[in-house]
Amino acid sequence: MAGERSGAGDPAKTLRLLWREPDDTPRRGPRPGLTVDTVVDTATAIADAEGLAALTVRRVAADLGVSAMTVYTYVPGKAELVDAMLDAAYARMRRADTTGRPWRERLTAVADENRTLCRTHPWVAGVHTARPTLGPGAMARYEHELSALDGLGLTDVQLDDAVTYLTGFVYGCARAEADARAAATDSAMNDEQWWAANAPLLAKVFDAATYPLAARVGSAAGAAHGAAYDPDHAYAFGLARVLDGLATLIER
Amino acid sequence: MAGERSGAGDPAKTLRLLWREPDDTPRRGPRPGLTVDTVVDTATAIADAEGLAALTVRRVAADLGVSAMTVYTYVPGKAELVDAMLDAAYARMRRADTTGRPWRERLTAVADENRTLCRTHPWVAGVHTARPTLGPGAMARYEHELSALDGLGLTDVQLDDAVTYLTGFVYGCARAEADARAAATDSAMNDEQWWAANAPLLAKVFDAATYPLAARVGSAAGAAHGAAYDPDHAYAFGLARVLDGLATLIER
DNA sequence: ATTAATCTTGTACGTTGTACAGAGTAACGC
DNA sequence: GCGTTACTCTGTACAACGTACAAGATTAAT
Repeated sequence: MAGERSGAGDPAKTLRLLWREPDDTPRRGPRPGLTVDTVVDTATAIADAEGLAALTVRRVAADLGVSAMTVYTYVPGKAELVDAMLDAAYARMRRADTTGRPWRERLTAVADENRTLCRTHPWVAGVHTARPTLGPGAMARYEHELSALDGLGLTDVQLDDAVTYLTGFVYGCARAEADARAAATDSAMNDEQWWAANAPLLAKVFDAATYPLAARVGSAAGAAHGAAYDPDHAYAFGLARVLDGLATLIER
Repeated sequence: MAGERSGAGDPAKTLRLLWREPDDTPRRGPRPGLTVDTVVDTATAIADAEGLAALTVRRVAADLGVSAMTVYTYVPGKAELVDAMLDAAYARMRRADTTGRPWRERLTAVADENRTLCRTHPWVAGVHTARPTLGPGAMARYEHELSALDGLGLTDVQLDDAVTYLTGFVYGCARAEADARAAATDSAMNDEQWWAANAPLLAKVFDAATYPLAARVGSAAGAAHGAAYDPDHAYAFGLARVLDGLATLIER
């Protein structure tokens, strides 16, 4: 199971799980020792602390003090567990009420809220969401994001386009940041150490005359950020561009 | 080995591989039956046809007609193999000469070239490149992309920012598109079938009065694209915004 | 008291990257 | 010509993964 993906489980089971639909059949047998929420919260804590790669069914079970297969009593499979984690995280997002504020401020709030989510739960950016989680958290999030752009004269399709574009940018940044952190953790080398290990070797094969711009700009960017990639800077630069780009659509 | 990551191997070995540095020691022993290039090309063909998840060392070996461990004679490990695949793909990119054309046209060409790469090799968007491949292909690509923005009065740092922003957008789109395709393949359900399976179940739990915008805009967007997500539309909409956003920086 | 549903567990399978030991092969120093 | 040495190639092995399956334990409905 490489690369977690949302919406990958059985639709009926997934929706029942996300909306916590109670089983209407009479409940015989032993009382459940756990709840769906404790399983989801335990899994979230693991992913928060150690990343998606550390999120294994065995590990969740161990943290819950049960055997691995017991997890499957509460959740149909790992795919559905990740869906539930994601929807719960969406549901917990702080959503500022920016009614009446200028649209740039409202969109900045939406972007920042999603960025905060991805920093609180770094694994969120790593889940492939081509098939969205159709739970209450995702619905609340989508509703809120649309409302930030409502009433500006955009068509419904443009509204969806703009929200998709804005959040796509934020999650792209978050993914890059999470990748950088994961690379540093896995290799036990921070960016600086990695570049220090590569620079002398690269100098032997890289000819600055063949790639003059790359040599000049690359070293300028590296010097400016103290690293090859600065997540905060990329977010600030990008968000300004995103808003300017949407301005030509909104203030046409 | 979930989620392939570039730059994850030993720096010295990786750089020797990427730049095809010959071993200077005298070559005793049996003649190699393969070359690094055939290994990289075979691996690329597998990933092209069946995705990154199907790219296993055993599979590469089988396609080459050798045993699994023989692959390690040519490549230090899977991480370095992916680096070599990526750098080779960068090296093969068609790079249009747009000297003298308006900057929007030049940047559109850069975006399209990267999009073409990600459609020719859908696995490219799935590789985490926090640690870039430092091979000749990556250098040529970076040089070319910077040249498209050179001479417009931007600082070196802004040049890097803008290129990072533009390519980040393109790869974000490509990732979303690849995710959608992978989800359809893995679930043996296309988007339409997946929505058809979910819609009636969702209708039971989803209250349109609680999420009025989501209900209205979601169905409008779905109807307009014939699916929940239309990669071509998202790319076209987004690229227009990206260029408009950079315009305020360039034509200040 | 019997039945049936439910929770919980241990075992087992196939798949992954790759460490390791050993067998075969070809060029070098003599 | 002849070891010696470096190299290619192979089979076996390991730990970790998600989870199918069967069996045992527990409790409500009949």
